[in-house]
This record gives sequence, structure tokens and C-alpha cells, in this order.
Amino acid sequence: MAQRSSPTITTIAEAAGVSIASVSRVLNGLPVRAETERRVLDAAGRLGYVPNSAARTLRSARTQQIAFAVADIGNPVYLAMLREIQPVLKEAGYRLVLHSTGADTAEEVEVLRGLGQRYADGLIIVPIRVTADHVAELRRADAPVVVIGSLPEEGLADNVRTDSRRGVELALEHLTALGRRRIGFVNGPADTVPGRARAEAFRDHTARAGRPADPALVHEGQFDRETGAAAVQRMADAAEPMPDALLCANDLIALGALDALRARGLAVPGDVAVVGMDDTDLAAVSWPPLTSVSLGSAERGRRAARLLLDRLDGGADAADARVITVHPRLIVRASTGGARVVDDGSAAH
Amino acid sequence: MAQRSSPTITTIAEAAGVSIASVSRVLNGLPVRAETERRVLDAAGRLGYVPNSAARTLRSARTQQIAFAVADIGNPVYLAMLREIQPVLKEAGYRLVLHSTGADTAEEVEVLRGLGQRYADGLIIVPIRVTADHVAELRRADAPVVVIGSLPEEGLADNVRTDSRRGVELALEHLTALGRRRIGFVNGPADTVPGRARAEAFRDHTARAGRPADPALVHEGQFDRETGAAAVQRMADAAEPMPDALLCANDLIALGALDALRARGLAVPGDVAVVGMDDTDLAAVSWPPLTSVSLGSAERGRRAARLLLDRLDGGADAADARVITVHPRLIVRASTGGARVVDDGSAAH
DNA sequence: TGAACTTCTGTAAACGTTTACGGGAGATGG
DNA sequence: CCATCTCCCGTAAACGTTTACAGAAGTTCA
Repeated sequence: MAQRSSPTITTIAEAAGVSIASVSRVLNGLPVRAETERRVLDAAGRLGYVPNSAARTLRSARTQQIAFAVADIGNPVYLAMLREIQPVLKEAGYRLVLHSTGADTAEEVEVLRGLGQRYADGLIIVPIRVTADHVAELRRADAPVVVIGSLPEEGLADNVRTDSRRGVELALEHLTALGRRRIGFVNGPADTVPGRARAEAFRDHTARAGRPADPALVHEGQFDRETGAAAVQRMADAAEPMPDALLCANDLIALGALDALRARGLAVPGDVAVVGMDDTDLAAVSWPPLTSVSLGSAERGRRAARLLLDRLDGGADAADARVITVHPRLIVRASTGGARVVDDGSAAH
Repeated sequence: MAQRSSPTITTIAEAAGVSIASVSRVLNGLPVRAETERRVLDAAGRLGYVPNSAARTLRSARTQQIAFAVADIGNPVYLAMLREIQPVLKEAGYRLVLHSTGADTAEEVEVLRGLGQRYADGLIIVPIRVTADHVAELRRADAPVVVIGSLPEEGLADNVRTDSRRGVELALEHLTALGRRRIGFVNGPADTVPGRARAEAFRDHTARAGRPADPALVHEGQFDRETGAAAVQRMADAAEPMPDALLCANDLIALGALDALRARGLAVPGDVAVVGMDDTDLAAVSWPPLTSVSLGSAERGRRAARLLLDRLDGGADAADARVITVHPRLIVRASTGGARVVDDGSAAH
């Protein structure tokens, strides 16, 4: 363990009998005499030289790191994004710095501000809410930022979004086509980006269908299993009849609902059809397998990574922020009936 | 976007009318005159100063980053570790650099070697195999390393392991106690660290019980669902009777087995009891809920993080590598019968 | 009053790279 | 044979910090 301090470019230069400039040139593939190259590579190999990234960064202002910030990396949606982002970045020679901020909005803003430390060349962030502070920090950001999720203003940052309204519609159309008429809706917090979008879409769609949402059929909680169970509990205990279908704002909620329905002896999809959202791995594993609206998490992750790399390569024209929209698809499984894929009709790219 | 270059310590010094040394002192909480402190903080606030981490690192040789390397961050086991590691590191003021190496052993070694770049103050790694190259790199590592999983030699590195042999025993004892006699075993690759341990434990235990493992009852594949399904397929198609219990080397395999059993009309646990390993989130979600051997992934992650932080604080006595063993527990769910927890009898801490 | 301390501050070096600049040596051409 | 051009290479500066060292100013005490 008593390692003698590791070799620097100076050590190599001495060992090879050349100047540090030559060493640097060889190491960076700049043109040098063959003999010089040989000597340097030889010395470097012999001494086990590895370049110091801090020095490199300080001089060149490139960290070869990209940060990815989400509320909770345990959430399968964010995990799906990460799984796509990681290989893309690695391929391009970047390390991945992961921030799991928790539900705390202030921490997200802190991550944005942290870019000022210049520990990363860029950031991909999935904000749970977008506050005025977010907007302010996005404007002054010290490095390119790609936001996954909707933004309140145009031109703030490169942006990969999904049409979650359309996702809700896909689910509702599917349930309606199956003959379900009393459709319940279990949402997460309505003051979050995804929560609000889903709530509005549900309201609009039911209104448009001439059946304004019965408040007894709408439940708001968190994006977790307990909320799904609690919603079923409440609806089953109510005076009104049980809904014949439940649209859940994510798969976790849907799984909680499945459990509670089973506990009450209600058949799925016989008595109640259940639809989740996000189409996480859990959907395929649950019993019955869960029909779910895919919001293209993996694709959004991949697109975001590419967008950022593009920006870093200077490929993007300066000022104008780019927006990519990923289209939702409905993955039909046993929790509503048959098994087929219904997409939204528009091209997926 | 056309940001003027961000303020440095020099900018602040000029604005505050003091020297850069004083600025640095204020920023690092060293003693200065109150008036000086006021001026510096004022200027820093006004100009939005943020310290540059590369410069800081170059000078102080501390990156405030810790790397975590696993084969596949999509694997729930590694994810469970990450979820515990992340907050511990954040709390201590470290960023987390994530490496997902893929099944490739060479890439793991590359990560170890990469420490020479000094982009991280330490590394937590979960090797899928431990080769001679691993050992060599561990010896010469440029920063403290904590290995999660068993090591072939003592004293190589701080090490958090689990007693997976004991885990296999817990499962087998449980099944035996339930009256199961023909117990099948579905493993992942036997040349991996976890695969080998499980295989040996199964062999030893059945031998000790006087019922040496029937090769027809042992299946080796990958650590995935397909392998579970394939194993059931093969055993059901064989001339011999179907086993009355299946021990699967991880939860994914078990889920695949559950699917295949259901497809063949075999009841779980009626006809076949199924046990998984790792006790991931999936175990609780599946149907029927899966009895699983918890190998304490979360705890191993947490312990590893603390061990590393300890080492970085110089709290650890130089040379001697420390070993922590986390004890397995059996989480009984419906896939084998009742619902209770059986642990291995020794203290969990 | 001046020596000896304290307390605070500034100057400058150092961390390990990359790169602008200029010089030396050999080749080419008039 | 000297001017010019090319090709390599070395010197030195710069990136933005932290910190050793020493000096300035004020305090204490004989």
C-alpha cells in the first residue's frame, strides 16, 4: 500500500529524456518523431503512467463527466432512463455522475447550481416540479442541460418530453372500447409535473366524452403502492358502486390496486379492469400482467443523452433549445383483457 | 447563454479589495478579521462565485467523488445497493460516479485501473468474477477500494460479503421442513462468484443430507427469467417426475419458473414450491408472492459505503483489510406456504 | 521605549496538464 | 555558401485553487 507517489508527465519526461511538452504531444497523438514517440511510450508503460484527470480538466475545461439527476433512482421509470443513458455516455467517453435528489425541489435546484463547480460538462435532469427557481437556474446554467419532462416556457433548455395527455387518452379509449363505463382514476400528487398532466388529461377527456368525472371516482395520493390500495379501499367502502375500471397514474399505484382488489375478492379484469402507466418491468411481472401506458422512458433517456452529446460536440446551433416529443403506446396485457399493442397512430420517431 | 467567464477567486479578491489568500481563507472558514470576511462574502455573493472543483482537486488531491461499479445497474440487487450507498455518500459530501460494466470482466479491471486517473477518492465494486487481473489491480490500487462479494485471498481490500452458502441452507431446510423431498436447483453461471457459491452449497447440503443431487434436478443458465422458464420446461419434459420444490439462484430465475409452471397448469406451492434468492422488490410483487432468501443487498451496500468513508477519514488502521459478513435471512411468502421470517440464528449485526 | 508576541494579511509556490511561441538543425534552392 | 523553409522540440505560461512563509500592525510587558 505504501505507494510511492505516482508518475507525472514530468517523471516520464525525465525517464524518456525529452521535455514534458513532447510527452504531452505523444500522449495526445500530436505529430512527433517516431523515435521520440517510442521513448515516451516506453517510459510511460514502464512506469505505469496514468494522466491525472483534475489537471487535465483544469487546463482543458473538460471533465468528461455528465451528471444525471432524478428524484429517486429506485423508481423504475428513472432507472429505465439511466439504463439507456449510461451506455450512450460510456460509448462517448464520459463518466456518469448520479444524483438522487429525493422529492425535495430545493435539492434539484442545488444540482443545477452545482454545475457552477464545473465538475460535469453537462446535465440531464428529470425535475419532479419546475419552480421559478428552476427556471432561473436553467437560464444561467454553466453547462448544457437537457430536461426530461415538460417545461413551462419555451427555449429554456433542450427538452425531451412525452405526451402524457395522449397516454391517458389511449388508456381511456381502450377501456371505453372494452365497454367499461365507470372509470376510476388514481393519481399521484397533482402539483408535480407528471401528476398535473395526467389529472388534466383525465378531466378533459371525461368532460369531452360528456361524462364529467365523478369526484368519488378520483383519488389523489402518492406515486406508490399504498395509494393504489387506499384508493380501492375508499372506493369499495363508498356508497356508490365500485368502478368497473381503474386508470392508475403509474405502475406502482396499479400494483397496489391489484393487491387490494384481490384482497376484496374482486376479479381482474372480470370485475375491474386495471391500467397502469410507465410500462415498467413490474407490469410484466405482476399477476395478472398489467396493461400499461408506455411513456417511452427508455427512449426518452436515450434521446436525452444523444441530445446532450450533440450539444457538447457543438453540433447544436447555439441558442435555440430543441424539443423532442416521444409518443406514448398502450401495452395491453391481461389486466384489461387481450394482449396487443395499440399506439397513438403517429410515427414513433 | 453568452455567459461571461465565471468569477474566480481572483475576481473576488479584486472586487473585495483583498488578496486571493484571504478569499480562500474566508471560503474555507479559516480565521480572518470580521471586516475581511464581510467584504469577501459580499463580493462572492454579488458575483455569484462558485469554486472550481478541478482546481480544488488538483491542489488538495481530493475529488469528493466515489465510484460505484457493478455489472448491470438494471439488476435489482445492485440497484438495492446503490439506493443505500447513494444517500450515505451524499450525506458525507461525496458525489457518486456510476459504472455499469456489463458482464465483461475486462471492463471491471479497467475501472480498477482507471482509479489511477484520480477522478475518485475511492471505489466500491461488485465483481462478477474475480480474476488474477482483479487481484493484481487491487494490490496496486491508487485509492481505497471496498469489494462487495467474496475474495479469493485475504487482505486484498476491505470487503463486505454475505454467507450465501448459509442462504442456500436456509432455503433447503425450509423446504425440507415443509416435507419437500425432490428439490430442484436452478443456477446462474457457475463460474461467477455468486454462481459458484450457490452451486457448492447446494451440492454439499444435499450430499450431507444423504441425498446427493440428481443431475436431472440441477439446471445451469443465466441469472434471468428465461433460464427459470427453460429449467421448468426441461424438468417437466424429462422422463423423471417433476420436482416438488425449486430453489432458484435469484428472483428473476424464480419469476421465470413461476410463469412456466403456471403455463403448464402446475400449482404453486401446491404442486411445486418455489424459492428465489436476493429478496428483491420483485419477490413481493409477483404472484404468488415469492419466498426468497435475503442476502442483505441493501445492508451490504450501506456497510460498504460506511467502510469506505471510514477508510477515507483515516479511521482505518493502515494495512489490514477489514471484512464484514452480512447474514442471510429467509423471507417466507406464499410461493412456499405461510408467511414468516426465518433468520439464521446469529445476530444480524 | 523597545522587545517579544499576536493577529491578520499578502506574496508566491505548487498541484499536473495543455499549448503558444520561438529556436535549432537539417534540407532546399538560388 | 547563404537565405529560406520545414520539421521537431523545449521553455514557459496558464488553468484556479490551497497553503507555507514572512511581513505589517497592534498589543503586552519589562
